[in-house]
Amino acid sequence: MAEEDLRQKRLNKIERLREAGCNPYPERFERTHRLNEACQLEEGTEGVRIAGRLTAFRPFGKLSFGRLQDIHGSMQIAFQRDLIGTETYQLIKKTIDIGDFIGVEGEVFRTKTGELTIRVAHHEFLGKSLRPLPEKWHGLQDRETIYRQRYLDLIASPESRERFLLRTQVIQTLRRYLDEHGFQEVDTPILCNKATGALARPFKTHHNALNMEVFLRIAPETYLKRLIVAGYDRVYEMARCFRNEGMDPSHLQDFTMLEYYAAYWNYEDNMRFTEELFRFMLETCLGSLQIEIAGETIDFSKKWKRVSLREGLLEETGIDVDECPDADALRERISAAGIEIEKAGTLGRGALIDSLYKKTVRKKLIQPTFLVQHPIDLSPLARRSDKDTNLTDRFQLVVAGWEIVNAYSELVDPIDQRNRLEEQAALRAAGDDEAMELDEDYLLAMEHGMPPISGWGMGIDRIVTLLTGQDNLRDVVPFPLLKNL
RNA sequence: GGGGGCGUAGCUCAGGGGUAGAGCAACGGCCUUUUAAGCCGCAGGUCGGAGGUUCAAAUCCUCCCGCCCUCACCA
Repeated sequence: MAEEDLRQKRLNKIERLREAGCNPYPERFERTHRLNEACQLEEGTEGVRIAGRLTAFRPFGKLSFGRLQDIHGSMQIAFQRDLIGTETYQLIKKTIDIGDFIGVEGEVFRTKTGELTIRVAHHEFLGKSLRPLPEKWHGLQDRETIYRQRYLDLIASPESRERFLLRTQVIQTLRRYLDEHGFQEVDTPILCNKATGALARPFKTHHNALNMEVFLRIAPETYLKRLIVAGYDRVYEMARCFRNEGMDPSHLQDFTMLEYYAAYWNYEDNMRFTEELFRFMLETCLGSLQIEIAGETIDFSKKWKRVSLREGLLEETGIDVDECPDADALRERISAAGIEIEKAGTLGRGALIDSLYKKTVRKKLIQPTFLVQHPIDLSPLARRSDKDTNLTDRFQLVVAGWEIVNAYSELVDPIDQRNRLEEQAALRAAGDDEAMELDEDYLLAMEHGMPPISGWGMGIDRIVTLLTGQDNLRDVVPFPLLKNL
């Protein structure tokens, strides 16, 4: 009721403004500067017109200070009774509220405390608010409100503004780097017939006009590779993807993945490119190759470690997967080592290796590490290694125990691909609903011929989470999905 | 889905069986240099919801809703 009371008082102010001939919701306002530009101006500059949300108001009898703010910056404004007249001054004091959008025109001056300020000659209400803002120095603390009403968090928290601006900058920087290295940005379908390109459960929906079941993509991979068939030699997509799996601090169902594909590269070329790309991104966005995460300095400047899945497991668990030629042998070794893996009995050898890795090795990989050479049955779209046909030429970049990048030399042999997808289809038929579907349309494209390719995918939300020192993806996604109230 | 924590004024938080509290914001005043402005005054609550125990419940119990953490599931 108190809030409703407050709202009513503000509605009354709107009426009062209308009676005084002021439109509380005008059509436009001509600015001469943005706030972050205006606060760089010379003292004495006249006719400066700025606009923003009023986030503070400190009235005195004949002089009032306010602050206009937007995502990029803020600037102080001052209303002087003797300049704008008693009537106007009183109307402002009676009708203005913290939270209102205001436009002002005036001269830049310096206050006694030395702050550049606009001395308001004219002002306009640009958007009256009806609701109060969060409290001014603790800001918004309630996680639920932060997520449900992110706009309040962004208004109240400079850290949050910085974090989301950095997200944008990271994405821009990645685009720029790829653009400058001959990649074409493309868009491929989000709604599609088959959910492929990764091992994950998709979201299903229904297409009314075509009366068919469609899926939200889990990865853009097979479409991007079709474009390589078409003659593109380097493509990328900033791809929103959807996976109908569990939700936790490092998994969201709706997330952003950057994928690129480069013809004529292998995964070694791709690792080199990845290091250069990261160096550029970190220097551009952070000005440093070292970042602090949970009290640890992560150093991207040194040569990144390379660890094969086999080496990592051997070191951490003492288990040599090469000595376990099949799932049964490996299962025995795992239980002999006293390690428990859920549903171990139902997993194949590759899946066991993967579970074992996630359970023991991954969280120990703090410094940037290329984890290489994954079992072939976990990588149905990756090229079989020439050196060991049970392995793929694949790498993941792991930082702070989080998988950030996944990449490989792509499988371009249509016959091998068909066999591998048939194996997946068999798993699927046996009840594994994350196994990949046989995708004839993709095989048809492959059979028209593909060059050597190396592809790459990075979780944008994850890298931004790390770079901003957060530990939950939701803190770098403006509006994470929550339950209905 | 299991386990744990949390939910009190618009916001930030106290209070943990005995009359519902503070600061900020709001509202009425004073104030020409504030920036967490200051001072005086005033108002604001179905204590997440529904049951129960009790002479008495924000407080104890049960269920439900929401959020967070964790485990499980999972690129």
